[in-house]
Amino acid sequence: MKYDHDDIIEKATTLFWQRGFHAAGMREIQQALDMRPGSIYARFQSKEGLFKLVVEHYAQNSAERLKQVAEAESPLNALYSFFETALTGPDEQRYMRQCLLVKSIAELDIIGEVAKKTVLESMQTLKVGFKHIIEACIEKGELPEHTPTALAAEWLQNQFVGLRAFAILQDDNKAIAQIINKTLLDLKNEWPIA
Amino acid sequence: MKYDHDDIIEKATTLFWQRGFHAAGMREIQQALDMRPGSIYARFQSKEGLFKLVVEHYAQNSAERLKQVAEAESPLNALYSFFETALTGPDEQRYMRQCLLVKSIAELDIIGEVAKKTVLESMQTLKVGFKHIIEACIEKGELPEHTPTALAAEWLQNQFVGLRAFAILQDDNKAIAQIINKTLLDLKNEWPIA
DNA sequence: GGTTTACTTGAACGATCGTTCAAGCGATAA
DNA sequence: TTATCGCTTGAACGATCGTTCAAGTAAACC
Repeated sequence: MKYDHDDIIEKATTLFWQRGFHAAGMREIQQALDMRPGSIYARFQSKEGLFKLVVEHYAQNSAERLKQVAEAESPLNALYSFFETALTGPDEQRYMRQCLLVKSIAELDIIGEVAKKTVLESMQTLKVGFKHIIEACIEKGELPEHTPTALAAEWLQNQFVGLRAFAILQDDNKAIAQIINKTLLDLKNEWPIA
Repeated sequence: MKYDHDDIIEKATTLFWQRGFHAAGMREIQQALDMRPGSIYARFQSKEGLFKLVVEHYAQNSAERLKQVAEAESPLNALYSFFETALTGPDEQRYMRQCLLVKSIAELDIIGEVAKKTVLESMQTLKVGFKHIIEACIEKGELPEHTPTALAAEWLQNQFVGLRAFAILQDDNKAIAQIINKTLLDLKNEWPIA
C-alpha cells in the first residue's frame, strides 16, 4: 500500500469540489493523486466509486461540524459562525463556498445511479443534522418552543443551499454577512400554519 | 433557411436545461434540433455560441415574467404564484424546477469565458427584476416603506436560488408551498441593520 | 520457500467529444 | 446567365474520455 487512503480521499475531494464530477477527468485525477490508472481502478473500481467515497467522507465531515454546532453553548451563535466560515473563505478557496453536495445535485443525472443515491442520502443526513441544531436552540431557549422543527430544519438547509450557491457569485463579504444575519432573524420569525 | 430560429433556440433550451452544458453532447444537440453539425456551426459558431443564445433567451423570458409580477395588482400574490409555478410543475417537467441559470452556475468554470459572462450578466439582470418587485410591493403598501430594497432584492433572489436547487429534491408539493409561504412571511419581517 | 493477496505500473483500447471542411443547394442580386 | 451568399449535408479529424490488462512488486499467510 504505497498511498495513504485518507490522503487520497482528501486530494480527490479537493479536485471534485473544484471541478465537479464530470469535468474532473481521469488524467486530472491521476495527476492530482499522483497515481496511475490501474492503481485507482484496483482500489475504487471506477471514477464513480471514488466519487462515492469522496461524497461520503465529505458528508460525514459536514455532519460532524453540524453536530458541533448543535452541542455548542449557544447553538445560534455557533450557527452564525458555521455559516460565515462556509461562505466567506479566502479567495483561493472560493470553490469551497459552493457545497460539494449542492454542486453535485446539479449533475445528479450524470453521475450514475450509485453516486446519485449517495448524494441524496447525504442530503438527508445533513437535514437531520440541521434538525438537531433547531432542537438544541429550542432546548437552550434561543428559539421559541412552538418552532416546527421538521419544517424549520428543511427551511434551514434550504437557506444553506441558497447561500452556498449564491456566495460563489458574491464578492462583498459584508453583503454575505447581512444575508446570514437576515437568516438568523427569520429563524426566530413566525412560521406558516400547516 | 430551412430551420426556424426560435424553434431551434427553444429545443436547445430544453436540452441544456435537462442535461446541462457539459452533458449535452453535440450529437445529442444535433438529434434534438434535427440538424447536421455543419448547419449548427455555420449559424452559432460553436456549442458555446448556441448556449450563449439559449441563456440570453432564457434570461429575457425570465425577466419578462418578473416584470409581470412587479406590474401585477398585488405583487406579493403574484410573487407567490410565480414561485409556485416555477417550483411545483408536473413530474415530467421536473427538470424545470432547477433554474437554468442556477444550474449553469455550477458549471461556471467549464462553460467557457463567453458563456460565463453571459450567465453572470443574466443573474444581474434578474436581480434588477427582483428589485423592481420589491419596489412595487412597497409602492402598493404590501411591504413597509423602510424595507432596504437592494438587500431585499439580493435576499429574494437568494431565496429563489435556494428553492430552485431544493425543489428538485422535494417530492412533497405541500412542503414546497410551506417554504414559499415562509419566504413571504420573512419578506415582511425585519432586516438586519447595516 | 511458496502461494496468495493487495496494490502498482503504463501502454493501449474503443468510444465519444467538439469541430472542420469540401461539396451542394436554393434564393437573391447584377 | 452568372455570381454571391447563407444555409445545409455528412464524412472525417484529432483529442480526450473512462477503462482494461498483462506484468511486476511487496507484504502477509501457510
